[in-house]
Amino acid sequence: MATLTNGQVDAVVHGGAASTNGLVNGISHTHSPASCATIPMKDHDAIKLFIGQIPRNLDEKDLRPLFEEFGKIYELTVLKDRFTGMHKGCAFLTYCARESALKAQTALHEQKTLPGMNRPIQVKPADSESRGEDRKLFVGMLNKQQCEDDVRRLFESFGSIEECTILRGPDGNSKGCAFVKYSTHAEAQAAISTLHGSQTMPGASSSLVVKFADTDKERTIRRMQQMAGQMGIFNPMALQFGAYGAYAQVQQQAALMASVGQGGYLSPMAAFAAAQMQHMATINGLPGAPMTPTSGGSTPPGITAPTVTSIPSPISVNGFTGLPPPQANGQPPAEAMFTNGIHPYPAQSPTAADPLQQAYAGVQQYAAAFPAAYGQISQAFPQPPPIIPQQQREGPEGCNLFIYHLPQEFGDGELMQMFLPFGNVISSKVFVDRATNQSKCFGFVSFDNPGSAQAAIQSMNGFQIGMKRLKVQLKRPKDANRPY
DNA sequence: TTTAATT
Repeated sequence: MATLTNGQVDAVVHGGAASTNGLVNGISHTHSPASCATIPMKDHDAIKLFIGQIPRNLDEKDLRPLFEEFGKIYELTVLKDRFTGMHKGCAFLTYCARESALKAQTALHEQKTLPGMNRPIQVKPADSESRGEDRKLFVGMLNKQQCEDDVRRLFESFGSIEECTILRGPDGNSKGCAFVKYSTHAEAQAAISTLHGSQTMPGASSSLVVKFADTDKERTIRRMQQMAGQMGIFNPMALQFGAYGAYAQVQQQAALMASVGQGGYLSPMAAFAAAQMQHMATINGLPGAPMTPTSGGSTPPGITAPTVTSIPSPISVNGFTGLPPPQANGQPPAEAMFTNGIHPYPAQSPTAADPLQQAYAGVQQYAAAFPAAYGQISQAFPQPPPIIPQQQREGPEGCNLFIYHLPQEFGDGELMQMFLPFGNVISSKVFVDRATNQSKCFGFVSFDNPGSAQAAIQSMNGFQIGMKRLKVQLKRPKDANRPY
């Protein structure tokens, strides 16, 4: 790099080598051939801009012309997923001149929409420039009719508002909440003190919420919880198949979600799934071992490599065990989608793995719901019970369960899977709204003996799936609520 | 009722 000549610079420019663009650009505007500077020039107070809402098919060389008209570009980098290389739909842009950044922001921010995007381009100082999170508020319990200006009016007396955004769904309807960013932390704090809980908007179910917005970390945990909700189905079920079954199922789920979800989710999800697998593998490797919520807290679950080696599995859980994965050891094709998320981490030093660690935060919360179920299940059913479809029928008194707060996507089959570990399920039924065909999120499960029913209540009542907890209790006898 | 995205 330090020895680039003008000729090489030209070649690179025309070749469009993205990774060197910034440097090349800085150099190419240095009009002193003899001392062709190796250090690109930019203002000492240059502003790094964040560019959002970029179509994913545009790379640096496509973007450059768009931004060059406001000044010389010092650096332009499209953000990519660090493992998949996937375009994240945003970029960082630094102009040589501070003034160029301001001009670009004024001219472009929210001013036009790039082809294929449904929101206008974002051009504003990157978070790293201002560290805005301690002055950004989340405002909840707004009336869905309130617009940005309404919210501004409500908040303007506490300080100068840099940004005010109503959160909207894809249809443009307000979600009843907003972000408000002040120029200082003190202003934000003042708004909280005065406004939080101060009034109830017409139509809102409780009083106005004004608090600091979630940090990145909190957002990650929130996502993990949502993911756990989506994937909730695999956990109890996976126990029947051992680690390999769980692994296979995680893969299915992950592949499914990746195929329908947004690209950016792939990596954390794979990490989450992998972390889940490690967790599962550890538990399966230690049947009956005490598993307390805190045991997963101080040490990342599943990094206890030796236990996993005992799992009889055709694919083993090679990429997941925490054992040093042999370099280039011919991973089975089925594992392909995980390799991105797993292999970059040196398994010997799990502490270095940030996305995994973040995933653990979610896993730990999720796992906290498991100890009872795991202990009981693994002891009660060392052998997987056969899955035999049964006709709808009710069991004897004391064998029938009522289950509430099921995930929306659970059907009869998933319900049965979830309770099979506790005994012989003779029927499972999720109630469905006959107008919409949507689950009503409750159902019934019948066992052939009261012991299984009690075991299921013990383990599954209060079982957390996503943000909800299952309610599992004995079904009320038919005549219980009919006194006559 | 926590954003689409911040190396």
